[in-house]
Amino acid sequence: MTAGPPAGPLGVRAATLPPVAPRPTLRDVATAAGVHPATASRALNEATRSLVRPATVERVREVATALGYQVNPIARSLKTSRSETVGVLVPDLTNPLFPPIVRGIEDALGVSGYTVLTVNTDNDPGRAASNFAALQARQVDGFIVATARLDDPLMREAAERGVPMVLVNRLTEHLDVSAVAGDDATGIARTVDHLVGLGHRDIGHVAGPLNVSTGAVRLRAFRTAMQHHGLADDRVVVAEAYSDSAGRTAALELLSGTAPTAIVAGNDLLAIGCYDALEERGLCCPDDVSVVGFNDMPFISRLRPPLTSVRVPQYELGVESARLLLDVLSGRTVIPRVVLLPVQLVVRGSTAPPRR
Amino acid sequence: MTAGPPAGPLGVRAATLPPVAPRPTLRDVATAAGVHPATASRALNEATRSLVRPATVERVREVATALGYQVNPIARSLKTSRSETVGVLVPDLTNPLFPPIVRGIEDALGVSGYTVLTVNTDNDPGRAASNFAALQARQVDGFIVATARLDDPLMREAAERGVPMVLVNRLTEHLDVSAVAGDDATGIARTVDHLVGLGHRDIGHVAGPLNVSTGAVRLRAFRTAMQHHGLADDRVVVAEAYSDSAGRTAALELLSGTAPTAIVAGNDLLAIGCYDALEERGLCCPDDVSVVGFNDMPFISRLRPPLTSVRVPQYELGVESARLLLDVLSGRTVIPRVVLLPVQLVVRGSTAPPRR
DNA sequence: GCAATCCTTGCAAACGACTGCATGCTCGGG
DNA sequence: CCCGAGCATGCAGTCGTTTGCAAGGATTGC
Repeated sequence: MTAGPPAGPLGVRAATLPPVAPRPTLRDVATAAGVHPATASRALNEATRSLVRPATVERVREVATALGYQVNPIARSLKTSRSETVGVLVPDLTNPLFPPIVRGIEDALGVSGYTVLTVNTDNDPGRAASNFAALQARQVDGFIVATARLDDPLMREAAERGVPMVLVNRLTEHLDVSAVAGDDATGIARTVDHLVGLGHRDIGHVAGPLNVSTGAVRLRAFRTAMQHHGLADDRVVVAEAYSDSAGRTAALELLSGTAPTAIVAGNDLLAIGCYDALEERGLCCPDDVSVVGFNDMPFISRLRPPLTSVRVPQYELGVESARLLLDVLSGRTVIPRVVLLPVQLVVRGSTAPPRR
Repeated sequence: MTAGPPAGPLGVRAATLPPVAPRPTLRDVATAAGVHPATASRALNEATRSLVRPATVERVREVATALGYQVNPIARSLKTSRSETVGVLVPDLTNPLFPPIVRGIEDALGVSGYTVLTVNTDNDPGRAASNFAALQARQVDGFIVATARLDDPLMREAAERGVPMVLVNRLTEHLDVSAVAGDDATGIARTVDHLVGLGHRDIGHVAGPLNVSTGAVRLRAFRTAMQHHGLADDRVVVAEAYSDSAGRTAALELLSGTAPTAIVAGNDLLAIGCYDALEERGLCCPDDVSVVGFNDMPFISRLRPPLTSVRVPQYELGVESARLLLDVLSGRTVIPRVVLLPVQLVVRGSTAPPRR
């Protein structure tokens, strides 16, 4: 398809050096409008427009649109050392949790004229560091970080150096920056309530990695909730990573010996791993073992069986983090704040009363 | 968490104006090395290094690393009018098809030092145009476009102006640019073969939008394959969009009257919509109606029932498109080429012999 | 009618790196 | 011993904008 002959009007390939009219510059606009470039700059610039006589502003703007002038962001950045760009660090864009967050960020920052540079760290601190440096070299105005570890030297140092940044989804200890996350503790508490309400007493937890806040917070919340119900809180296995395969491994360990009647998974991917492990052990969900996930990823309701999960407003997480960053960038916010967005337990087919 | 007291060593908030050491500049390196900035530039630049005496090169580079010098890409871009950045246009990042493609692009371009700017168009030509312009203003060196329509004035004009670009996933007619896509026609042919082999004769098609190549090509391939088997090729409904809800609507229309025994969906999201429609009609997949998807999106095998689908190597699509763009940017490629990556039918539980 | 003031605009110096040209040096051949 | 070639380096302008400073004109108040 379309690999046909050249499409140029003269039958000549237009590819190599087309007579591309060079983009008009501020100087062009200025001379065309009969003013000095400085005046044109001020006229075109929202903040300095008031310094120029309205009639002149009008003339300059007309000429600018007539010529199709667009400011050269590169030149502007060089001068102002701001780039109207923010960097976003995510572990892995192909993890279904993150696309909605990133879209929220892009949408919210886009209306303010910011562009987003997203990079994947694959949970590798080294890659995170080099990506971080690369983005800084590109003069990004700030960061939204979804890769923070509980104790994260990179983030800590950056925060201390005053780099504008906001954490999203994952929090960090002892760090004086704004952050947005779901209310994990409440989500887990509701989950345990739900399972106990169904009659479960023997509940296990496949925890996420404890070096990130989601893993640690959810584990702590699990223990607290179980204790609150007077139940044993030690049926816990920590998964190596937030992946289905790590979830499977952890769940297999949890299922050795007598299986719990319900498993609270650290997130949806781990829950999928639990499904795999149950199947391998010849157990059926929810008849033998109930499973609950976390995050309510897109399409997770389509699983077999449909996964009960804690809905985290991922898009809104992104939007809110963008707002917080804009606050920081505008210099308005002095006091960092941590925003926990409400979550909601969505009950589906993967939880049922225990048979025993 | 972490909203505690200021963390500065003196108990003073370090947020506002930290003693941030200004990033060293080329001039700093030059003076520290006792050479002219021009020499330092040449020493640090791969292409011009040969112009400088090796000993000087060595000295400059040592000083540079000692000072932690990093070139300022903004300044470089201003001078060279290249940005080492490429723009990627996708319809919607939260469509699970695209994250793997984008990651492939980022990974492949990253090793060549390029940064990726991804924007979402939501299938809106207006947004596509404005995003395209914005990216051009940011001096991106080229584009990878996953949003192309079959007849796309924006892309056509850009191509004629010689803007370096590559299409991915979706192709365009009469356009003289390189492109990468899955081998849709073969995938559909294998799908129909599979269904016919199971004994199906009455097969319907929920086609994707016909203004994009995937919809049109797959529809044409469906008709061809059906004719090839001597079967009726007119059980076709075109969906409004590639979404589960549009798939549901289209499938409901297809199911009015006597239902076909199998449905070939234009992609996996449409297949999910078919599941919904079947459920609404009280029909069971695969017992009453078999369903086949396309793309083999992540986690699609986890559906209920597991979806038979045509696996498209999404990540590799991204990687290959990045390679093609690098070729164009390096000036090597003169002749555009269309690369069709092989696809593979993955048979799962959503297809079975017809009961009738 | 004049000085003080304000408003509008122009001038020129940046921002940081690249690059064509010029210069100074070393070296070799005649 | 001198000249030309060639190599290594320096000089200075440039990319397109922004912005502090200053100048000129118009306006105001007395």
